[in-house]
Amino acid sequence: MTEKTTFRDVKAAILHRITAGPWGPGTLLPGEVELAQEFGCSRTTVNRAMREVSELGLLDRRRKAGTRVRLAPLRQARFEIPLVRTEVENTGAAYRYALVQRETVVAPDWLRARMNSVRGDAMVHLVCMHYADGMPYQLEDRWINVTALPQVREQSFADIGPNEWLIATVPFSQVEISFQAIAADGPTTSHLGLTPGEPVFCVERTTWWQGAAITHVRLNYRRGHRMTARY
Amino acid sequence: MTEKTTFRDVKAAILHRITAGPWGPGTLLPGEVELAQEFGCSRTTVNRAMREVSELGLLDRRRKAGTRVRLAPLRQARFEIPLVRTEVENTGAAYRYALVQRETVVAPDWLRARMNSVRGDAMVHLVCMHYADGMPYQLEDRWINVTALPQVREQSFADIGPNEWLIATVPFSQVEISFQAIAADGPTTSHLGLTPGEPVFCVERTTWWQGAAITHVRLNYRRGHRMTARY
DNA sequence: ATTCATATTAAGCCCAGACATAATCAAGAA
DNA sequence: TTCTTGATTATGTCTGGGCTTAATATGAAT
Repeated sequence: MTEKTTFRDVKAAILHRITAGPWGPGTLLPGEVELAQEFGCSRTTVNRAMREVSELGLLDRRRKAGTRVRLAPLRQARFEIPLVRTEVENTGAAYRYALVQRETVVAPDWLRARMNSVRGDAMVHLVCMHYADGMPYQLEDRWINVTALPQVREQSFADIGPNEWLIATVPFSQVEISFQAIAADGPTTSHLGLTPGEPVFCVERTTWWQGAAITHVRLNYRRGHRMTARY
Repeated sequence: MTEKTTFRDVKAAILHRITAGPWGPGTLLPGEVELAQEFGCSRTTVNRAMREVSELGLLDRRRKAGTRVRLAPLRQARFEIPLVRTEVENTGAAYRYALVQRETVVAPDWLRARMNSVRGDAMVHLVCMHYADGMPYQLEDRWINVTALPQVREQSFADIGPNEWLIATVPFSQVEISFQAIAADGPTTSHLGLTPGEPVFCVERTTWWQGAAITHVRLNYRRGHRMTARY
C-alpha cells in the first residue's frame, strides 16, 4: 500500500527545491495543477503547502501571475514574549518577585501621549523587581488605567506581579511593543545595580482592550540581556 | 441572493467572541460541526478559521479534547526585518550607502565561537555605513566566510551593500538574530557621532546555509532607535 | 481500587469538483 | 497610438464527503 502524499511532504519538497535546489530567487514555479500531478495529490494539498511556504515569506503568489520565489525573502523574526517568571525559571534559576512602590496618580503628559486618548485619568503606578536566584533580573515600571480597569484598586500587588494579574483579568488585547537601548538613570541604577549612564535593554509595551488603553509598562533588564530568535 | 460565509467571517466572529464576548480564557469552544451549522458553512471552513486563530496563539486545539481559549494568550511579537535601504526610504528620507573598510583576514576566536565549526577560515571583513538624509543611520560590521562563499572575493562592495548582495546570492538560510543594548566604543562613536559609553541598540545576526556558516553581522543603530511591533 | 482493552469523539487531513476573483494578454475600437 | 473590452488563466475559496489519529470515557477483568 502506497502512503499518501501529505501537504507536509509537498511543503518540504518545495522548501528543499528553494533552499538547495533549482528554484533560485525569482523563479516562476509550476502551477498548482501541475505540481499536484507531479506529487500525485490533489490541488488542495499543493495549495495548502504553497500557502504555508508563502506565509514563511519565501514565495510571492498572485492570481493569474502564478507563484514566484521572492527575490528578497521577507525576513521576519518571531519573538516569544514569556512571563518574566517563566523566563527566569527556564534558565533554571529561582524566581522572586517584589513590589517596590505603589501609588495612585493622575497620568503624566508623556503617558497620555503614549496611551492615546487618556485625559486626566487616574493611574495606578507600580514599580516592581524580578529576581533570578536573588540577583536583580528586571525592573518593571507599570501604569494601569484605573478608569478602564477599576478592579485594580483592590489589588495590592504585594504577592502577585501585575503582569500575571493582568493576563488573568483582561481577556485579550491589542499590543504595541518596542525595544530600545537607554541609559540607566536614578531608580534603575540602584535597583539593578548599574552605574549611571550604563546601557540598558528596555522593552516598552502598551496594551489596549476594546479601544481603551489599559496599561503601559517599561521593562528594564539587567546588564548584558539579549533577546534572541531563530528562523 | 445570500452571501456565502467565508472563513474570514468565521475567523472574525471567533476573534470577536474571544476578545469582547462570552469566550473568556479557558472556555471550551463548541465543536467544528456545531459551529459549521451555526454559521451555515462547511466544517472545512470553520476548521480553517479556527486553525488561523490558533496560529495567532489564542486557541489551544487538541484532538478529541476540543478547542479551548488559551489561559495566557501566547505572547509573540513578529518583527519585520527590512533591508536598511527600505527601512530608511520608508521614513521618507534619502538613503546613502558607503563602504568604510574592506579586508580579508583569518576568523578571530570570538567569531569562530559565534559561527560554529569555522576553523582557521578566511573571512572578508567589511565595515559599512548607512545614511538617512546624509545623517548616520546604521553602522554595519560584517564578516563573510570566504570558504563557504568564494564569490565574495570578486565583490568590492563599493556600490552595493553586502546585505543586498547576500540576499541575491544565497538562496535561503537559517538565521539566528538577537537584540541587545551595548555601550558605544571607538569606531562606533566616530561613525555614528556618539559619545563613548553611550547606549547603542545593536542587532546581531548569524546566517547559515546548508549547515555552513555564511555570515555574521553586527548592526549598530543611531541614537534613539526603536524596534516596534504590533499585534 | 487499579489495570487494561475498547468505543467514542473531535480535530487533522485528504479529495474531487465547483465557482470566484484578479491579473494578464490580445484584439478591436477610438 | 492609446484606450477599452473581453477571453484566459492561476490562485483563492467553499462544499460535502471520507478516512486517520489522538485523547478521553467506559466498562470489564484483575
